Formats: sequence, structure tokens, C-alpha cells
Amino acid sequence: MTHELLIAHVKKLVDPRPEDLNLFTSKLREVVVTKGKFLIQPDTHVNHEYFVVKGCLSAYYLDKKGNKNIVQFAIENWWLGDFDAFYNGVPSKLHIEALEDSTLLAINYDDLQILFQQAPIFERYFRVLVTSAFISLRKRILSSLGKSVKERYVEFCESYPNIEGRVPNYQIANYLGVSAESLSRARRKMRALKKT
Amino acid sequence: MTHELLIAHVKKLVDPRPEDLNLFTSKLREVVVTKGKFLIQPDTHVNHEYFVVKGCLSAYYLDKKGNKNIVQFAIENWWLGDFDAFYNGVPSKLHIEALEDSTLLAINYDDLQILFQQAPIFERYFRVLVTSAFISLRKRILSSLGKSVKERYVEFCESYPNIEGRVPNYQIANYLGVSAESLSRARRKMRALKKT
DNA sequence: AAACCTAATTGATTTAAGTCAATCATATTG
DNA sequence: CAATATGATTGACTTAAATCAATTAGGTTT
Repeated sequence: MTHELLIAHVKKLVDPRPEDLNLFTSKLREVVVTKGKFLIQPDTHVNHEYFVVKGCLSAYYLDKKGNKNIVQFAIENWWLGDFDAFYNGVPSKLHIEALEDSTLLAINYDDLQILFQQAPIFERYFRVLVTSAFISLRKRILSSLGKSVKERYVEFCESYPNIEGRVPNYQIANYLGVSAESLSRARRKMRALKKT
Repeated sequence: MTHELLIAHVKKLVDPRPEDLNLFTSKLREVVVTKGKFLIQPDTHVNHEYFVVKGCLSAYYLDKKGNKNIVQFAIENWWLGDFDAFYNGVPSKLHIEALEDSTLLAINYDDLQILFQQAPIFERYFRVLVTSAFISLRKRILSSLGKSVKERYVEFCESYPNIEGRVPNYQIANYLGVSAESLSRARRKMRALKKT
């Protein structure tokens, strides 16, 4: 079953009873997105949060000048969505695009509220989840401020050891907030260092 | 009572029963830190999270080169602490320093776990709290990547309308990840624009 | 294999922001 | 008031990264 990966993920963070898990899985819906297609587009109402079972996606937003800003990558075992839109009921500002053919599990907002009522352990699961996302995001902030392109790329590779190779470098450069050329040069310098 | 501000804050996000609130407030301890003193220092075990009742503090960490990196400011109505250390039991990497004489309410880790058990509404309160902190942090990331000093300063002033004036500009510059000189020049340009 | 596309790399140049050093402004203290 | 900190500003110079413009490298498709 596609649910197994997610159940394993839940069990790593909290300790649900079997009936809690059954309730949870009963609310999940499988979603497939093919490469290049969108899961979420801006100015839409967002009713779901998604767990990646297979594939790779990116979330980005276009600013006033039309520049793309990648906010997040997601691969297997990651949750993904537009928190702001989902929890605050505002229109989404994000594009979420599949970089590979992807399979996700979706949970609906109302179902999630019911789940929180009936199985509060999931309130805990999501609290723990968001807390650790917050901690990583804080690390990313510290990395983006005052660190060189090279250092940031190294840290990126440490944080996302599985993404390298699946995502083109120019997208990684965008995520890091640097130009593709600068990233290329930084990588070159790193290669030079390693060989000596 | 010093608890009033925090209770109001809780009630804005969730709807606790009176007995939940009583349990909560029974676990709070008042802490006073005078200007220049530290609430948390690196390499210590962190047992508490703090809510600011009065005053102003900053959280920062020193990198290998000894550079200070301000991670967060906190004034009245903000929670503050070292999530990573608090939730994951690792030694703190942060300094948390009072920029003004400050009064805080502290909650202990074990007490918080008991609270979550006995009054799950607080599990929700903290989930909602962290979720919105996550959303703001994501906005800060987008701001730090690809935006000019001027734009970032403007966004800072919008996000923290009450901090301007209470915190010296060189600390704001640090938080924004720019030099004090650059911030000064950006502010100068903004003044010039306003006058015309 | 030729033609095509996409991504990565490299070189030349520009630019925004950093650094260093000095000066100015303003509080605070003796 | 003079003396002293502390923070803000300004100027001169340097530097890291962006931008612009080719070129190269790998994969696909025909």
C-alpha cells in the first residue's frame, strides 16, 4: 500500500494507536501529477496538504518583476503545500510543480480538523513536524545571510543529499538565491580543491 | 496579573476552557532579565520557552569566525527560546540577550508535556503558533534572497512596526544580514525619496 | 550521424554591497 | 561644562556576485 511510507513517517515522530492510524489513512486520497504539471497554482483556494510518496516537486512564487523564487523542493517523505493558504484560507501565492512524475497522498482541510478532534495524537504529529520544519528554515536563513555561494551550496548538499542529480543546478541556484553562473563557478572551485 | 497578556494571546488562537487556562497559568514562572544580561547562553541545556510580557530581547548565534548573526528579535507578545535545543534536547547554540530590562513568563519542558496531555488544546495552540512562525520565516527567506537592502529594510519595518527605535540600527542591519553602513545608505536614499 | 534542445560552463564587464577609516551626533557621566 | 561612549553617517576603495554574451556538453529525436 502507498500508505506505508507515510505511516512509517508518523511512527517516527509520535506513537499512535492502530485506530488512530486507521482513521488517518481513511482520510487520505492518492494524487498523481505528471512531470511539468501543477499541483497548486496561484490565486486558487488550497484545500489540501500533500505527502510525497514518489517523485520530486518544487514550490515557487513569482514576484512582481516576474522572477521565480523557489521556496521548497520536496521528494519522498516530505510534506508539501501552501501552509499560508491552507491554514489561513487566503488565496495561494505559490506554484507547486512536479519535476518528475509524482505520487502524493492528500489530506483535506476539513478532514484534518476532524482528525485533530478525534485523534489528537495527530495534532501532536503536525506540531512536531512544523516545529522541525521551522528549525530547518531557521538554519536556511542563517545560511543565506552572510555566507558565500560555496558555503551555501555545501550546506544545501548536506541538507538534501538525495536531491542532487534529480534537480537541475539552475533550479538549485534559484533556491539558494544565486545565479546559475555563480553556482557553476562555485562548484568548479570545489572540484579544483578536491583534486589537489 | 502578568498572565493576562499571555491569556489574551492564547485566546486569540484557540478557545480553551477556564480549567485549561488555570492549568496553564499554574505552570508559568515569571522571569526578569535586566538589560545586557542573558536568558540563554550557548552550550547550555535549555529547559524553558519564554513569552515576553515586557521588554525587548535578541537571539543570535556566533559562527566559527566569531561573527554575530541575529536570528530573532522579540518584544511584548512574542514567544522566544531555542526550539532546537528545547525540543531536541541538544545543547543551545544561541545567545538570548535582553536589549531592555525585560519580564518574561517561562514554561518548563516537562510541565509543557504534562500540559499537552491534560489540556490538548495547548498542543493546538503551539501548533498554530509554530505554523504561523514558519509562514513568517518563509516570508523572511524570500525577502533575504534576491531583494535589495532597501526593500528588505522596508519589509522589516512593516513586519516589526514596534521595534524601530527600540533596537539600534546596526542590530537591525545584522538581522537583515547587511552591514550597518549599507543600511545607513539605504535609509538615506529612502529619506531623499520621501522629501521630493 | 545530423539536427535540435536544454543545461552547464566560461569569459568579460558591471554593480551592489562590504570593508576600512574618519567624522559627526547624541546621550551619559564625572 | 568638558569628557567620554555609543551609534550613525559619509567617503574612498575593494570585492563577491550579477549580468550579458558566447561556447560547450549531453541527451533526444529524426
